[in-house]
Amino acid sequence: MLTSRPRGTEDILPEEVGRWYLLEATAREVSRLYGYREIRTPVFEHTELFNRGVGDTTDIVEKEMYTFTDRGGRSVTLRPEGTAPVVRAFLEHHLEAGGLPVKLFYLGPMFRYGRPQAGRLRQFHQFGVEAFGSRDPALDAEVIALAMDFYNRLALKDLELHLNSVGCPACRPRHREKLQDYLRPRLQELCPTCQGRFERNPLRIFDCKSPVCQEIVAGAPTIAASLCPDCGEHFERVQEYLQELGIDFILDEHLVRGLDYYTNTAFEIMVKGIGAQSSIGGGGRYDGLVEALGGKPVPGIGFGLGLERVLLALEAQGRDLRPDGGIDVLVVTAGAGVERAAVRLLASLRAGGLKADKDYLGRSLKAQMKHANRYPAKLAVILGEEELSRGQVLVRRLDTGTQEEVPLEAAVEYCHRVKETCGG
RNA sequence: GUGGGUGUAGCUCAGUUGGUCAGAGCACCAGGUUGUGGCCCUGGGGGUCGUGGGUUCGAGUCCCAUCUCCCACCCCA
Repeated sequence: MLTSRPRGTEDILPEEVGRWYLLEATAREVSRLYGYREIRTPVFEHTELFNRGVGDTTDIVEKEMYTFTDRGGRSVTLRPEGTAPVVRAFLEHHLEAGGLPVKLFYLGPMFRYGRPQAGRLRQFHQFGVEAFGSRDPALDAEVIALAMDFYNRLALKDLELHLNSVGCPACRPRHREKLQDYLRPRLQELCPTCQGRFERNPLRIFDCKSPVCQEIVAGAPTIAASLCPDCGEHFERVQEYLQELGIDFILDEHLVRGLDYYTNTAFEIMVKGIGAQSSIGGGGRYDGLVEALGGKPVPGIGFGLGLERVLLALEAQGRDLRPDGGIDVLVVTAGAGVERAAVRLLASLRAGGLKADKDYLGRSLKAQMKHANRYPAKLAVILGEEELSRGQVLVRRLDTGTQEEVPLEAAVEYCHRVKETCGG
């Protein structure tokens, strides 16, 4: 249909746009407080960037990308996430030249093809940060703190921060082998899905809801036990810093990042009450990514969080984020020959910093008043022929219904004063 | 990609076993108050009943297909 939007997309209507201002303003404010600077990258990139940067074997690349061939025959893709493009820009513009670390944040739409459901859209919006150039666990803690600070400023409650370390390319394979060795004897008992996971991603078996799989996996070796000394030390210190910052977390063995580029810290923030998709943000360290995309080995860490899901959570928690769509003054005309004065007064009201409007449909006085009430406007300035001939106008309060005659030249100042005493 | 549900005025919905079934409330507009809103009363505009086929003398009501939205799975934000 010509009059319906593409599946999985949303129009953000005037009614709702105020809450987006709030999210975006909060994101920018908190980012700058932590020393992160905004970067805006294109919404589409060469497909190859995501194949390499996100990973050929991920669901994102295998079945969720909006990929098409442009008129020049190049394959381009609507960005499904923000990290790869930021890394690309970091390399393309040699941002390390300004000195490390480089701390960036972004805000914008992402695209993933899939069946929409609660908290899942084809076009959605993310706020994310990326910090390049340091392996310091204090930076891991900072990035996590920044995310939590964002939620807190919005007064989001009942969050769970899940934390894990996925090790490094040196120790992760060891853990995987240990896990497979442990599971192999009982492989046949696992549910069909998990039998498939055994080779591909054994860590995900921890997430299985099947009681049998749960029981089997209960005594499995933990990744903590397999971390190499460096990774173990790093993980310990991240936890120490988080405690230092007063940030509660839950150690979660099940938290995984699929790719080799991802190292050490992995975290995810969950909230209940927004449907089956309870993750409202996540991130981690990717010390191998910059190199994988053709740069020198520069470590990095970041997060991405879904703004629609944050909004869902805020609504589920009863936060009223509806913006005020009202105005201060509606200029109302009564009688003939006052239109020019009305246009002039409207301009002065606006010039004087008052939110003001007038009727443009030639409506009756009564209809204009009704309009003022519905807008809603705090005040109605009524221009009547008779009063105007004496240089006067009527200023009516919509809340109390009282009105007063004031000189035209004093109207702006008068409205300014009176509107402050109106409710709201 | 897989599965279940859904689709009637701008919005929320009613519509019995296929035969005045095209309706209600809210919203909108006008009038009641020839220069004044919020309450009330009266009247009015507005719908190819998601779309396309089919069954039937006749379908919003039955069948098929398709699309949408919702929910869940996979996975993720």
